[in-house]
Amino acid sequence: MTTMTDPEITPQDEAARAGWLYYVGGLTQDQVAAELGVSRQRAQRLVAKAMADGLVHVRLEHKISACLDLEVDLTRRFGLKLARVVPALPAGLETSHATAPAAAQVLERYLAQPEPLIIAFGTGRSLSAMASEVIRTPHAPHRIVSLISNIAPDGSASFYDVIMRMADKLQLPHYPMLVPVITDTIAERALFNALRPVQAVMELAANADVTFVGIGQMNGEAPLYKDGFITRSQLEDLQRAGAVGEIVGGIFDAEGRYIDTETTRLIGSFRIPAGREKPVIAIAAGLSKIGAMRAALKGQLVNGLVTDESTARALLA
Amino acid sequence: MTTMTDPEITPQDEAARAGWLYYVGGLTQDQVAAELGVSRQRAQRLVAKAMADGLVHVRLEHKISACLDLEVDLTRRFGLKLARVVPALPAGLETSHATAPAAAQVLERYLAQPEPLIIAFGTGRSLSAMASEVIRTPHAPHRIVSLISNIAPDGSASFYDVIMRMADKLQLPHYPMLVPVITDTIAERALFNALRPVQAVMELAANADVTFVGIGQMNGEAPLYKDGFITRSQLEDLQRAGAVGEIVGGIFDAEGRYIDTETTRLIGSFRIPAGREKPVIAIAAGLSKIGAMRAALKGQLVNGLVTDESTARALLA
DNA sequence: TCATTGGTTGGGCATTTGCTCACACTCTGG
DNA sequence: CCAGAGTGTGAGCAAATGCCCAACCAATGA
Repeated sequence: MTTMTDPEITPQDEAARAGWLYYVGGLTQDQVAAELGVSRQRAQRLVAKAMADGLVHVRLEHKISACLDLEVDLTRRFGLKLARVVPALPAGLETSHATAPAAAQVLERYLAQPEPLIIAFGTGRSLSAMASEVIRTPHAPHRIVSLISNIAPDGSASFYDVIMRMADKLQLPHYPMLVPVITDTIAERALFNALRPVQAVMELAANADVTFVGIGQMNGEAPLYKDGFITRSQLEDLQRAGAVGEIVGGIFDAEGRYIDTETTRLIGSFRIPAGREKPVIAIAAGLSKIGAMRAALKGQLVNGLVTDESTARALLA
Repeated sequence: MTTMTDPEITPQDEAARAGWLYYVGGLTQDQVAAELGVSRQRAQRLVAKAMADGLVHVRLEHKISACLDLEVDLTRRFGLKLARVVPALPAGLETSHATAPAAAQVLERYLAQPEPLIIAFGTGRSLSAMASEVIRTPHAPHRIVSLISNIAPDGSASFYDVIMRMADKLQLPHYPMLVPVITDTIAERALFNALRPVQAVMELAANADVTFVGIGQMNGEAPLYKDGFITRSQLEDLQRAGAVGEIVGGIFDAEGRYIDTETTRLIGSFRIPAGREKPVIAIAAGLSKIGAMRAALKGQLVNGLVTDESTARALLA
């Protein structure tokens, strides 16, 4: 109807409006087009853009009883404070896609709290997907801190810049980890650790009220290796030392005990202590991660878990 | 794949799973059908059921700048603590449908708070729609209290049993208002008011940390009249006394001052005091309500508003 | 036992939607 | 001023979806 060419309307505005009419209003794309005074194709493109830009968030209210049962079982078996199990998507699909909305919901519960919290994040696909799903919360009083940087030894940044996207979305003060994931020498690492801002970040991380991390496997698919943070020989060195998994660069064996090798001493992230009192929530799913996840749970490196149905079953088997 | 006839799976479970695969997983209905081992038609029915049962919740992240501007304007003009404006749906559609998701989001922010709150609710279409949209929050420590009952003089209950649905959904202790909306005589009303449980509910209502209400107009479309709570002659009596609107049965004039007539003295609800410090959030939209809404804002009967774009514009005009 | 009824299932069809392709328009550099 | 690259637009079509209808099944009552 109103087809005045306001100077203020951004493309996102249009997309959001189209998405609103379509998803919330339940109009057909023809009707949306008529309402906005554009062609049907354009309406369809706007709706698609709204979805692609992550403006549209879909959540399910109902907990499927099978998943609920698994949550209870996981909580008991591993002494967790929190377990969320989502239905599995058919094999082949990106698993992080499935856990992300549930993880976002967990995070939002913390974000909604009125007292200021320190919220710590790792990196990785799962966390990145969670960041996309979080709905923006206005003026929350929290601070967010990164437990690991995303800078590879060659200086390039991996895609999963969780903390920046989170900070951008939530408008919160944020403290990135300045130490590179891995340095060349122990001396260099020590140099970084001596920096004031680094110490401040470590201090914040140690006092985080809640921590969200992914869990990385240490087989050939290891994210640390795949994303170019460690070399193949370093990976093999770690595997020989019994590494089965990794949480923000802290590498542990099948019992969930951190291991210590030449390579681990070069890794510059905050090491989450085992058996923490404050919530440490892992977001992880996928059969290839089972070993790493079971070890992390056994070693009490995490006390909360967001995963999917098939992974939960495998963990309990 | 797994077509075992588990005894535990309810129809809702199936619907939820289908909805999950479809909406979150982004599968086509054919794929959902294959995954669940049912026919495509059944899959389509399950997905539709998931939607119809309100299992699927869609929210938009982006605030359309036009709406944001209106929020700011409303806040300034009427001294509000909170204003939320959603894009308008084309004329003719149920307006409460549009405001509901936004209102639910506001409510969820309170529900997520860890300290126990007293949350008070009115009734009506808008609140009822909000209740449908709220996503279940596990073991929150709050109590919810009703400000007005939904029992008509003939003993029948109106559909909008907000507090019961809310309590059911959120598993919270709830305190329904026992006094009928309107009694036959002042003596009868006094009798009700003397009851211990009624006094307890009034006490809770007075101490509510946050209050959600609808706003009713007092023209021929008045909800109080339409839903059979007051007779035509009572409506006319009120109109003669200058009534333009109503909040949980508290009837006010164009300046937002509560009015006092034979009829109002029979109404048995909690009267929200003007200029309350704690948030009192109205959820209302629609051109027919403009007069009532403007009056309520003028009289500071509410200090928060969730409405839609066209209503907001009309209010500011 | 059998007919009736209420509800569920799958087939078929009209509508809606996603996508590709060719074209137009604009912006930039020669 | 023109050529070329890149972005955006509308037409058309195949796939996906929603919906109606006839058939089927289970339960009830005569």
